[in-house]
Amino acid sequence: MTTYITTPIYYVNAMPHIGHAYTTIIADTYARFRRLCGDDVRFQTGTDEHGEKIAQAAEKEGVEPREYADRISALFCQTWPDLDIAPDYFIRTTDADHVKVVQDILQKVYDRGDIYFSEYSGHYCKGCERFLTEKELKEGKCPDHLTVPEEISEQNYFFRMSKYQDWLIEHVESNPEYITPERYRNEVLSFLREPLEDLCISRPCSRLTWGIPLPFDENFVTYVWFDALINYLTGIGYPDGSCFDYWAGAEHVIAKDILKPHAIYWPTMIRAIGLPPYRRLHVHGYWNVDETKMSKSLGNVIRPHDLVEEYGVDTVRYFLLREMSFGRDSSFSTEALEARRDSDLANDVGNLFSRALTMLAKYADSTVPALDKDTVTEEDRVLADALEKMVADYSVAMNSFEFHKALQSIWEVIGMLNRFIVTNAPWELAKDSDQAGRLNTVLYFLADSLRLLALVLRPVMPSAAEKMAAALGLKKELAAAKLDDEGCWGKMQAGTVLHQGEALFPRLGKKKKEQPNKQEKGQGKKAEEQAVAPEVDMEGLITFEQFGEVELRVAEIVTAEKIKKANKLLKLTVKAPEERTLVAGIAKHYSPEELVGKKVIIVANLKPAKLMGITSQGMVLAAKEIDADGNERLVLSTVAGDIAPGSRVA
RNA sequence: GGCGAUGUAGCUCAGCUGGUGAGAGCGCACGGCUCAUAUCCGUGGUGUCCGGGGUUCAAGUCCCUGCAUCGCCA
Repeated sequence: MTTYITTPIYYVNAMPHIGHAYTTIIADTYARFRRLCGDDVRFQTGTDEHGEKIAQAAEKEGVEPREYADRISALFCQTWPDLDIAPDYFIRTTDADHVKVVQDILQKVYDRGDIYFSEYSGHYCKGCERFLTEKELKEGKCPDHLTVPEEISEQNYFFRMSKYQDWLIEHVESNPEYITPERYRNEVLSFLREPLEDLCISRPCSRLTWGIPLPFDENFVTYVWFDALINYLTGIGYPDGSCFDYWAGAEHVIAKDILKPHAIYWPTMIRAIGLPPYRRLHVHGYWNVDETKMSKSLGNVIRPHDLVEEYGVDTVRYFLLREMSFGRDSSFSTEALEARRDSDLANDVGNLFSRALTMLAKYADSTVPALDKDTVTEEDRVLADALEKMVADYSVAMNSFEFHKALQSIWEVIGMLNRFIVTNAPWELAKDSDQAGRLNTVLYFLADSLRLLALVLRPVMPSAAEKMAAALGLKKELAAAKLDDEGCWGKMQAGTVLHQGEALFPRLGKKKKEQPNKQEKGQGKKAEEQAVAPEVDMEGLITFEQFGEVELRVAEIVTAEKIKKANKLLKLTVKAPEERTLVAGIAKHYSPEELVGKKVIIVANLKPAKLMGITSQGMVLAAKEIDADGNERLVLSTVAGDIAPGSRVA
């Protein structure tokens, strides 16, 4: 069988965050799983790079859109290896072959009469890049951007989507697996109960130039979906490339926000192009961060790179796959991640490998002993059956994108194995030479069980699984293994030489030391609130808008020098990202030398003020503490990770 | 406003077509082991299964209704 698994192409208006990482890890894990099953697999991801927002962002930075897109696209491309994600192909909508395929398809659909020209008028919101309906407006304004939309009347090209509605309803209804999980399938069907409108697929060049020109009208570029969705075809060489056979096995992974384009626009487009529908669409939910929606303005965006650096790639992959039940929203928190890492990874599976391998070293000279058939008990057979059942359950769950269930069934046998060790107490058997046969049997069971764990964990945690395989002396064997051949009990060869290495998931044990700090911080916060209280209104709270008026940015200190005749002041030049001069009252607490290169947080929209004859364009933030003796101490605010100067803090 | 989802132990959640005393993991308490990464194993408690009606010999599981949260549509 062939499988073609894709992620959406990510819009280059934002840096990779945990949501992107999750989608892509899902796809990667599924790709590895299907390979483990012996499939011929192709896995594709990429970036979506056209559109007004990109043109605007580029203009703001004074670069060409292409240059801007290159930079952000590269960020995505470079993020994936950190996460052990290995796509076969990374597509960009600015690729020359993609542009050509989009144009060929537009022409083809146009020639068939499924694209027509029409005029309409409406309320256009620049922020949304679309027309809003009357009912969407709140007090005449866009509810998202709080701006009054422009009245625009324009002519555009439309795709005759409505023509394929009946076909689509029939297809979704007769293929229960076409859209999963079921809740999203229901959502699509309920949407399809109303008549579909045709899809506007163009923008006049007067309004948007950063796009693919329509082949049949040079005054227009194509807009969003006819550009973006077609990536799934371009990437495998539509229409006649050698890889195009993969289309038969196409499966898309998306987050719920782009359900409609993928479940409704895309199938009708595919139909209009004359291709068979994709095989399945898998829809997942959102990661909330500490109980709230992740958003740039809240500043709670989680960067995959930071997570990997802190916790390691295997822990991150395991956590994301285990914690979210596919299709539903989940909460991300470092507490939850650390809990999983400690209990599931370090304690359960890490320690299991450690203790089992140690016993194999001590009692069998690190060589897998032969099983002594006469000593096999009923309980052993129960264990072997449980292992094989686990492989079966795992396969079913992985195939239906229920990764959390697949992992649950693996961890059930991990529990059984830890109990198996206790009940059989090899350290006791080792004391009695009459029990040598039984000891070998127990050790063989352990070795073979570990082999199966290394096998099924490979799609989820490729790096850890490779370490497991190496420890079991099966690095080559397991890398090539297929679930059908090796996914049953008893395939471990007696005589295999083991190499116990470092702990798979070492405990860090740092947490306890950090606790007191947290408390101190909490107390500090309270003191701060009290200090601020008299200056604000009765409730002591400001609105989000009020806060938004303060523009905080990250600034990198380029130079620092003392100001003569001022014992508290330093003159700083910073990059934020433009160069600014600041005067900061921190001379008693920081020497100029130690400041250079530091990234601090500044108020960027403060009215300039002259201090000692120098104009300060902003203000550096620092925390102040006064001890019992009345001594003052200042500590500069900085950022917890590396980030470009000029980044907005919000 | 229409449609739908969810509401089960402190937390995260399983519980399919109604049927043995309502479950798992984590956390908590106590006990045990020593092969192991202060790891592992055992024992234990708590739940008005959102509220209220109803169907049934029997309902967390079906029906009606109310509340709460969320999503889609308008």
